[in-house]
Amino acid sequence: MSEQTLSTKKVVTRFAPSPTGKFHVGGLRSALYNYLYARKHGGTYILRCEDTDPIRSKKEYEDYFLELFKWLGIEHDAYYRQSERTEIYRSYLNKMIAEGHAYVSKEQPKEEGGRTEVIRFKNPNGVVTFHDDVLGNISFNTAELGDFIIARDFDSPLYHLTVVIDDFEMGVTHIIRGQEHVSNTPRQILIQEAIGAPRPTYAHASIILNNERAKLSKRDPLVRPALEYRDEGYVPEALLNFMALLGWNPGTEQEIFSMPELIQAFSIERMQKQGAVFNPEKLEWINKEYIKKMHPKRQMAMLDEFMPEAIRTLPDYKEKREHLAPILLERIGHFGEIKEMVAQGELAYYFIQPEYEKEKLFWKDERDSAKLIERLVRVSDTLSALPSEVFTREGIKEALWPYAESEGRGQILWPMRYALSGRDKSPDPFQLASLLGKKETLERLAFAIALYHDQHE
RNA sequence: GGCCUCAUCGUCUAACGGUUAGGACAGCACCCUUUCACGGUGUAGAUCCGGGUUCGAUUCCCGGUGAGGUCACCA
Repeated sequence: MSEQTLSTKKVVTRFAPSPTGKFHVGGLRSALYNYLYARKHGGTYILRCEDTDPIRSKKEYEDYFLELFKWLGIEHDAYYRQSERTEIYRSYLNKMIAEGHAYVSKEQPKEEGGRTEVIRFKNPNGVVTFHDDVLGNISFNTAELGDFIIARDFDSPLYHLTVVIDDFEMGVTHIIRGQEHVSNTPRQILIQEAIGAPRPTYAHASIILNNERAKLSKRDPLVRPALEYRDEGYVPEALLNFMALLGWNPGTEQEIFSMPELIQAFSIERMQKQGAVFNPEKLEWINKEYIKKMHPKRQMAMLDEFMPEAIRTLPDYKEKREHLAPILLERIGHFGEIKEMVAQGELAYYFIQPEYEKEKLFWKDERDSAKLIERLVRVSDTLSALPSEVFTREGIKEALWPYAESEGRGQILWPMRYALSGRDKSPDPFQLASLLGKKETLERLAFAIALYHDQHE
């Protein structure tokens, strides 16, 4: 039904955050859906700052979501600030009062210095039934709402009023928002009818839930300010991809979408009714997928961006970076993990001679230090003889493999790897050696040999 | 509590009366392998309950139960 009006009417969607706090992931999905829907139908996507509450609204929070959407690449076609539209609301207020849809009401101030007058909506007290494109028909008896307040005074309109006026004035055709707004809808429809505005198409998306299956609230550890995901090294497209799949599915088994693919695939018909738990592990997986598929240049840029100063400024960082990148990229779910790796000492050994207990050089139950030295020396000699052109992962492996095969791989490769990394877990020794370079590799092998040298002099 | 909404593996979900109820994440096992990571293969795991309707219900209807949302001079 709604699809038929689309062909004749240009789609206009909007997302309307209020600048009363750092924008968090919960609201992200609504912005995305509205953006996707507008783009898919060649329509307009409006971003509207709902800053009618002068006490709670802060410029910094407006800047915050502006910066967020810029990072995410969700570009709006128009931007409005409700605080700059007081004139418009006032004229509607006057008109509504003149037509008997609203009235100035004398109030008994509830608190000290409270208001003695507010503007209330004259509720016709009927039943409102509306169609929601995801939930179906919903009916409310609006008599329960009473004559609700729509403005504190002529210069201080409230949410329900401003939303309806703006959506009307801006020609909004589709309202996609979270299900927590379902119960607001009858009020807004009442106001629409009072000012003669057409009813837009509604699509209420499922609630996003936390582990406890409750709506994401400010207190939730999951509800971090959205830009923290940028600061922790998540890929914006991955975050969006993840959010898109929370309460919507394409009907196919595709899970990774580029933005154009998402725009193409998105449809209100496939939005979910039931709540969706925000699952950070799945986000991590999707982000990982994006990291793997990312253009190498961008991988490098992000790597540098998240590399701690202490590492990035080391003299041989630039040369080693090319080797380091693949090792790091297959180990992280988001770039911020590099910091954790540094904290756990999992990066330093690429640059400086690691310290370790010499017993760790032994493979499993081996304890024959003479043999250990003999093997390390043999490895060292072999590598020493290797021309620098073939001091690559493959070249090194080729040079060492026959010996490792004959002596037992663990007997050769474990001590070598340990000598190079000083850690129980690390990339393979060939990769390490090629990354460290011939000189450094030989030095570290010599260092290991020296640890046992005295005993055998 | 009133009103509104929802209900398939632990999680995100597919199925729009007929399927061995499918996929993904997480889990587990195995393989690869000198360790880690990557990768590969495999495995376990769900239709909230009770009534209908129907030859046949995850699917349609009713009733429970459970969960969530919302009830501001916030948005």
